[in-house]
Amino acid sequence: MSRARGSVTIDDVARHVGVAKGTVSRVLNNYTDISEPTRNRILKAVKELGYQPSANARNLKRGRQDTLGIVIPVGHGSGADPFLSEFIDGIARALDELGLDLLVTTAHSPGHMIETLQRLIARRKVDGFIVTRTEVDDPRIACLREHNFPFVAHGRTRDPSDFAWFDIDNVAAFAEGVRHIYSLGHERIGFIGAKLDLNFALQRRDGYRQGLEDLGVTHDPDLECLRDLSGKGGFEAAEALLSLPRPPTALLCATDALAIGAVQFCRKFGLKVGSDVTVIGYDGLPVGEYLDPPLTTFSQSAQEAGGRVARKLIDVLDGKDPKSLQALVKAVLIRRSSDGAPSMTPDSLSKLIRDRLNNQPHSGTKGE
Amino acid sequence: MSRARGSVTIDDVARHVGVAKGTVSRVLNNYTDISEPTRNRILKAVKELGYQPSANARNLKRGRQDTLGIVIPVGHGSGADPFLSEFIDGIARALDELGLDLLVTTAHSPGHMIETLQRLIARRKVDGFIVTRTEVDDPRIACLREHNFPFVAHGRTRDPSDFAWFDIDNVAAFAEGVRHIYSLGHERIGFIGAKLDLNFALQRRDGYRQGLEDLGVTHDPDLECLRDLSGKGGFEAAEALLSLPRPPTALLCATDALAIGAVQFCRKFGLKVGSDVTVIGYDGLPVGEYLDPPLTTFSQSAQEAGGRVARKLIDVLDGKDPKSLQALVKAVLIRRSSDGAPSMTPDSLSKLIRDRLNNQPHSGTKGE
DNA sequence: TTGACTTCCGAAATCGGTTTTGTGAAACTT
DNA sequence: AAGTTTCACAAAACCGATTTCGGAAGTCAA
Repeated sequence: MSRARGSVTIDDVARHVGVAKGTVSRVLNNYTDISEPTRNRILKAVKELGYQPSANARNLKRGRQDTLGIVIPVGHGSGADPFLSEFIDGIARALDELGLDLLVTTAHSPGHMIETLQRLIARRKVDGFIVTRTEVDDPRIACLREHNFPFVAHGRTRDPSDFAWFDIDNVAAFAEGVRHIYSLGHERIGFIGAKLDLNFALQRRDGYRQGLEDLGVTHDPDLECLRDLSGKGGFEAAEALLSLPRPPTALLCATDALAIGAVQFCRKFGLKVGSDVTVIGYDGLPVGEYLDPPLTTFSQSAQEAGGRVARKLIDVLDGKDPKSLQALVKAVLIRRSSDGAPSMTPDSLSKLIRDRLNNQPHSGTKGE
Repeated sequence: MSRARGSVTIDDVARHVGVAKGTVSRVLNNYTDISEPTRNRILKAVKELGYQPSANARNLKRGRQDTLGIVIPVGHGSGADPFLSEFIDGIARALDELGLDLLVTTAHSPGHMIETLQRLIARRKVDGFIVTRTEVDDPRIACLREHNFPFVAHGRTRDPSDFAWFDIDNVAAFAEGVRHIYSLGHERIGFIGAKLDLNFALQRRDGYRQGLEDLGVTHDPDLECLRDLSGKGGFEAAEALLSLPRPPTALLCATDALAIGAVQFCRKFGLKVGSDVTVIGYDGLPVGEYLDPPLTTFSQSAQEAGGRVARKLIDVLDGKDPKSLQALVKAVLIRRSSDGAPSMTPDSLSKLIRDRLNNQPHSGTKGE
């Protein structure tokens, strides 16, 4: 693997002009103690020879990489998170303006993730990390803290007080979701969520409860259902909730993926989404628009999030106090067509579903 | 931006053991001329001190970065390509096994892309490039060729003879698509494609024509419609084709995004997809499964493609002849439910559509 | 005993930059 | 006129590794 690129070095430039290489370096780094004529001669030579400093050599001396890192979890094999590609896009755009680059690695297990993190830190390939999808007790953050390595998180943790982060106000969003659904006339509102070790999953569940409490509606534990964060999980959760003796007429879902699965269940059993059952998601995925009916959801601009997170990390690297680099933003409800006033009471819905379940699936849609 | 990480260097290890640093380096690089006892003492110290060599210093000396680059186009602002995130995942997995990393940058215009490419080359931040979404005459490939810089392409170009690439046999796939649709009983088959400067767009169009020719069906230029590579483009194309005096009863689309738009148009005007109109996409996006009806499409595993492309690039870097690193694979048709025998002739379909267009949109689905 | 090989490892060169230190000449003091 | 500054740049040290070169000690043959 020898990859000699015979490119022009600072020595070539220095020789060409007849000065010391230090002088060339000073010109390129805008020192002021170089005379105008010399500066011009050097600049001219640099242009002629097409010289560009080696990032490597510069970084070695400076002890900096001009590169940020992100380790993305790729778990369960199936399909990468559509959110992430937009997120990365946002990061890359922000970094581009500053001449920084982004090193992307994937990790297929928690252990592998920490391992990768440590390798990148120890070999100093990056200056700082972006941590996505925080967990309530996040081992990555523990690791970075321990190494005293700069990072920023997209999402908080149990105790987010001492690091930089950017997050959506999940609690407020889900409380609003509940209020919105309630105002449409629904009495029984179900929640489809995910394992509570993911921080956003916990907060969204809390927001759901908060919303009920604000309205003075008593919380029925049966109406909360946690499943895998996937279409399949959403399908199963919808099945579980809608088979209840007194099913909810509305399903508030922690993510669009879950909501999509829930919609699929409804479709399969001939329940009209938006009237028989209201389904609301969260993420604002473009996909949602193409659903039938188009999915009502909370939007967060992944791209904007990426940009903001990147800029925060740069601020940390510039020495700003991480504690001062925390931001919480509101999600906004995008009403499309999957929500609406309930067409029937929980009891009649229950009867309908029981019929359908017994007589087997409804329409032509192929199985899951 | 001073980021001094006081980590342990090879000198620390050498001092700790009482040997020269060159000796430590030789041990770590598996030279054979170090006595067993010394080797063990050094290995022990390395472990104790938690030493990891600085990627930077090593790279400087070796003239290699152990990093591959990919510049992804992010054009039109809206939504990153879902294909890409899986593709990157595949690359990252392959690289992980070899201890290489992936540098990701985005480019928002062709000019910016070349600029970024040149910067990364000149500053030697990466050892080679992965080029995605090749154009028939690709300026990136011209640039890389000119610099004599190692790269691999996902997709071919007009003349792909002298570089490494991995591609899908688009011509064969689309010819097969036409045959499949024809065998269902369709006579008039439309094609929805994109600007022909993208290589795959050209090839898929050619495959469509090839398929018709193979069947002895005369090619009607009116049945080809090229639009933006997006849902909107697909919608417009479907509108244009289905408004024809003798409309096609099937639409073969160059990508899933286009197909999704086409399905949306059908839905809006109450045309039953899978019987009134057959729609077939290409990409095998997971989204397609959630469509109503689930989209019949050609699959390509983006993740696998990423892995194969990465391995090819590594072979190039290892000195293998790029010409020997070209691979063409077949796409496979995934039948879901958006294709079927036509429910009516082009003429009666035309009448139906004309009625619907005059009497305004059909069902409850909100506008695009 | 001596010359010729090995074996094992220290010393130094090197990669390509940045930064510190040093220096001759001009300019400015007093 | 002698001493002090300033200017503009050369020279050298340094970042942290890898790799080349060479030398001391030990081994072996003659």
